[in-house]
Amino acid sequence: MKKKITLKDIASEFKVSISTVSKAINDSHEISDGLKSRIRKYAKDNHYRPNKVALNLLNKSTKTIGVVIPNILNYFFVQVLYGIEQVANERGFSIISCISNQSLEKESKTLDVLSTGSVDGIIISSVVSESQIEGHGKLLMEMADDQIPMVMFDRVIEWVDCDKVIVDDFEAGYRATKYFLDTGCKTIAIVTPINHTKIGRLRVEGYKKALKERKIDFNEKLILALGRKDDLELILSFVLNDKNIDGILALDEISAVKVMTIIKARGYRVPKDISIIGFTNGQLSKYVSPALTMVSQHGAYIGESCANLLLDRIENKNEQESFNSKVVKTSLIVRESTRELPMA
Amino acid sequence: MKKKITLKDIASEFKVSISTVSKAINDSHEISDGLKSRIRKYAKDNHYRPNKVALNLLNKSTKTIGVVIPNILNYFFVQVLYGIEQVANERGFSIISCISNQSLEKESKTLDVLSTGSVDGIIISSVVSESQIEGHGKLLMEMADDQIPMVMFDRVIEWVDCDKVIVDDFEAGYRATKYFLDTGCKTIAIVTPINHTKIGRLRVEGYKKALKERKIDFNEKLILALGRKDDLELILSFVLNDKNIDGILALDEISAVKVMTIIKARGYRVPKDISIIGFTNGQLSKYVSPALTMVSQHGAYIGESCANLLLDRIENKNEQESFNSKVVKTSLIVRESTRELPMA
DNA sequence: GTGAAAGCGCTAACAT
DNA sequence: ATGTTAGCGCTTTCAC
Repeated sequence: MKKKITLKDIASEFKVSISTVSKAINDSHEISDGLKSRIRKYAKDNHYRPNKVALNLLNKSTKTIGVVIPNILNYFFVQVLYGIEQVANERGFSIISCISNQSLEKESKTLDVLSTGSVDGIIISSVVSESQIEGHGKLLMEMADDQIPMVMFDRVIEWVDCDKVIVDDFEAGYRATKYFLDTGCKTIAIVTPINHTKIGRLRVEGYKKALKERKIDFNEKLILALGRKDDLELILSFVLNDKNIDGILALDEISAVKVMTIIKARGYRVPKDISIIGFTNGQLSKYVSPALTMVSQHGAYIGESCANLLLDRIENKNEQESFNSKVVKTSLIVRESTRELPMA
Repeated sequence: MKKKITLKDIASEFKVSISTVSKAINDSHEISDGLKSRIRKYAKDNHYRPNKVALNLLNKSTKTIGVVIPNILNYFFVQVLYGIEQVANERGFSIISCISNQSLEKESKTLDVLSTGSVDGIIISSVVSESQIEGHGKLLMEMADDQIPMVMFDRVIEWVDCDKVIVDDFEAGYRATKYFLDTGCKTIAIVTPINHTKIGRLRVEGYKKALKERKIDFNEKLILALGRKDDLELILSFVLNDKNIDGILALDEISAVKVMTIIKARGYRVPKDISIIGFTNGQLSKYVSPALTMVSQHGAYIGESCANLLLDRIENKNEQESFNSKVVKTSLIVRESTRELPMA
């Protein structure tokens, strides 16, 4: 790679001082027009570009924010990323995005890199569960301690002091369940690949509340918690044989689609025999048939909120003490995988 | 935000010089054990982290690569990104990813930011078409000129000197078409939202070659080029009424799925009446029914190749003159939207 | 109009 | 064992 041209190089070319060149390039009035235009032409011809890193050091700011998301193959996170990108861009910031790939170790490494001056702030959905305070959660706390501008979204950790944008997962679970009940479903199973997360459990709590209101007993066996390698088909078949399921709530998009594929293959009709509602209103759910009724978490909006919150904090160096926690409501996008609501 | 603690702060705390602190923190043997451990404890307690920006300036390297992709909602690019992330991570690099969102202006801005020392190299799929040399393509050329390590993939620009990873789009178009022909289809339409790109046109060329081999006349009317706002349903309906279509090749995943939805709604059976093949083997095509036969471009592999090529060049500062161009073959993933191949 | 000097945070070669 | 110096590339006073 060709050595990058610097002010110094130009200075020695013209036998003037570095500061003169700097001023010329920045179009300062202090420099004579002749010299200035000659220097600027030379700089342009030789593709001079000011070294960003040096400027960053000088300004103690990089105009860059770091974004840490667990999984780029999940449409929800892609939408959030998209939302962040939009407003960051609008407000003159770049984003450096890191995929933690559900791995705690990778997330730690990433945070280590980021928390070190390369970004002005961080937006993160952490994979840390509340139990894993040691080692890692500690890093997050330290960062909050040091008041590095940070906003957590979706999978937040309560005891970390920072701005937060969260989804009303409890209500989402409650409303989806109520919808099942209102359309005549009685035995509703939940398929959850995220039962280890707080948000996953909140949705289940919402589900419980809806059941309770209708005086339906909660049955632990209807909660199908999937591990990384668990075979959904197997687990589902078992419950299907055992119980008289007529509704399934899947806590992410891909599970919803898979559930439908499986139950259709086993001869059930959707929604006549079994209704399905999924989480995350992505492309998949729209195009399968029947099209899936989904809970939308408004990913892009969440991304935008995160970015605005973060940039406000970065730009208002006058630290406002208090941290904001924004709760975003979900919407139920009703399509064909659920039955009609009876007329009121 | 709390002021970040620096070596200087620690030095004045202990009333020693900055370099002593630096050495202590880097565990140099030159420093006495007592002082060293006291300094290190203090540093740790106060969350000292070396300033990355200063180090970058010193080392003239950021261990970061920039990735510019046109569209994060396209599964192919997501897969490429994923592939890049994997090897970058493995080889100790971070990635800063920028979504140009199909906008030339945004791409320019992004490149401007990146080409300025904030990254050690760039991986890009450019939205520039060959015609737009002025203004923007120029930036790309300048960068190549300056020998900034760079690799272009998928949508490459021929006259930019850099490493490249491309898909064999011509052959992909040829083979997909041949597959239609071999399974008895005679009148094959193409739905292309990317007819303005080179890769889009290459696929059509491959299609033409396959037709020619079977002595079938090429009919311009069967190429359905979609603009940003064109209504696929309308355009498709028109051709469907006019011609006796029995095969449709869609040049991206979402179009393939939409095409299927439309023709099923109009009462055609897939693949009995009309066969469909799409490009980009993502999640969608697998779960629609019938499952779609797709051309896989092996996105993750392409990403990995790009990253390896780029990092090799970054690390081998001894500039090898020649640039590599790697061509990746596609695979046809046969599913249910095409008829059976007759026995040989 | 032009230049010298300081400093952003850090390391490393070179004193002491 | 500890300190001094120089320098990465740049901007910004302040002198001349």
